[in-house]
Amino acid sequence: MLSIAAPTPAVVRVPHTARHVDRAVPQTAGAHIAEALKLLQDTLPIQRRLVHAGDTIYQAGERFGCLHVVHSGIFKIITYSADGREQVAGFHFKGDWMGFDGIANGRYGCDAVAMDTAEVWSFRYDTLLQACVEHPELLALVHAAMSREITRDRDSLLSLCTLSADARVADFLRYWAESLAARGLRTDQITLRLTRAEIGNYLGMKLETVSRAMSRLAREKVIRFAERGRRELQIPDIDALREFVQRSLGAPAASRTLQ
Amino acid sequence: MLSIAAPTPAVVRVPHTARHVDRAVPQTAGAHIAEALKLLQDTLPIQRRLVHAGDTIYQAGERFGCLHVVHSGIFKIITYSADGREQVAGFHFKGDWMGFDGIANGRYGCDAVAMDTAEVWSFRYDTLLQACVEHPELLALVHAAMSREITRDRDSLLSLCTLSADARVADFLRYWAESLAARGLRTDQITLRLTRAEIGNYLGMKLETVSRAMSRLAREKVIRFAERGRRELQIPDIDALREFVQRSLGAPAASRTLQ
DNA sequence: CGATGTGTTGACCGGGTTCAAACAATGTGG
DNA sequence: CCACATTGTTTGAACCCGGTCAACACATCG
Repeated sequence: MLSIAAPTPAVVRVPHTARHVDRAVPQTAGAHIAEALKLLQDTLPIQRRLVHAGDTIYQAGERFGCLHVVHSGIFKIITYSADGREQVAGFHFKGDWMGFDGIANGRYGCDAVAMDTAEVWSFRYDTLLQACVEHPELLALVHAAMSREITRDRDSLLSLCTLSADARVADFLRYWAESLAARGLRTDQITLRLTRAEIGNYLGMKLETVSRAMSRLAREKVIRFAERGRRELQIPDIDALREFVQRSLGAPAASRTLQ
Repeated sequence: MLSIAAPTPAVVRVPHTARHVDRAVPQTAGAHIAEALKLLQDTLPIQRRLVHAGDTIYQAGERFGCLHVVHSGIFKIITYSADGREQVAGFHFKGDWMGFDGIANGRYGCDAVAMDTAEVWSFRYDTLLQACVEHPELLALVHAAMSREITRDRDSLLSLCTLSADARVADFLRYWAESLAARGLRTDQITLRLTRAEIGNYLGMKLETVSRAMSRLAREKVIRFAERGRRELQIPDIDALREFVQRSLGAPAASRTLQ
């Protein structure tokens, strides 16, 4: 993995359970992303950058000028309140854009931090805009990326506001696995490069609660811990996660719906 | 103004400690917005629409084709999970755009509902893109709006994950008042066109908790209920709300920070 | 080896939910 | 005009999920 030169593994990884074929990832998982990256490569002067776990692509308050696209690896986004509270606000996988928040007021509003060795493609925003004049597909790409980010943020909110702690963790793992699957990466054996504290921060709960939730998920065989360490885990069936969320919606502190 | 290189001054994000004089809204509150609306008017064929409280501008699942800009009134955005949970995901005031979430996959992902009599300007997305070729300022406008929406969503997340129920309500009222102030509307006497249940849904708590929180805020004289009804209230000093949030950060179930 | 960072688990506590009752505002029809 | 229903708000009391505090189990690394 992490072979930076060789882009898509060209893998045609068919989803695990044949059941959910329709909702599943297309056979050509990651094809769109590969295309998008190619388009960028062909129309823009790109600055490629290799980074390691913990490296920062940009920081909150820094002058905005560039947008960034993940070529490999995973990044986390961290925002801060005026009084210094910090918040893991999201994750960006291959093909995702970073830095949109800087457009409005000329400064980035958050940190973007690599979670493992990764490659990021950067280019000036104004250069991008110029290129968009000649390549409308490029503009479509940008808008789709922003649109998806908005939608994703709302899904986050929904999960946060309507799910119990256990369900939230399950839903997070589902999201994570699906993000990987959509890019043609394996999901049956994943390594979270996050501490429990970070997961908890993102999900609005304490690390102990995350730990307990994951233990419970493992007990119910919705996930399984790999041999070595509790950081890497297996997700035999993504639908099992979905069902767990659904199940925990019925019984408990349930419906925070209107009426 | 609105040039790509020199973005908006942005009212927000000034050091916390500063007394609210300098963070206050410019005398020309709403000037940017007025300019933006004018630009739209001058460069696009716009369909103006008058709507009443409860009217829907677009619905989740509906085919995407138009973007919308609030000209007057306030709109709420409601998203749904696959299993039908509904979630108030945000509010849009004068000058705010709506419908970005539809760009990525060709269908709106949420409902946009008027909260009172309002006017909304709508236009086709493809028409907008064409106009952007000749009027780059227009494109800058669009991007700034999307950028702000992303930033705002993250602020929401931050508030949700790190604040107690009381502080969350206070922070919500601060946000609401500032949104009005930034558009030159009065903030000392505002009418929430939301039920407690809706506020609670947005903030991830039950209506009873919202009610109790507001009672407490009134008891501490951070807000005051107007004579008639508990729906309209006065906010004598926005900074008092900020201070309340700060205060409740110290004592209680406080820091959900990392480490 | 100890040191440090991370994860797990238990016991206790408290903030927020749940359930319930009463009240306020508004509207409807006789 | 009042009786009455409806919808929204407030407040109390009991309960419980998730936070807090603490002890321990493992890693990895010097």
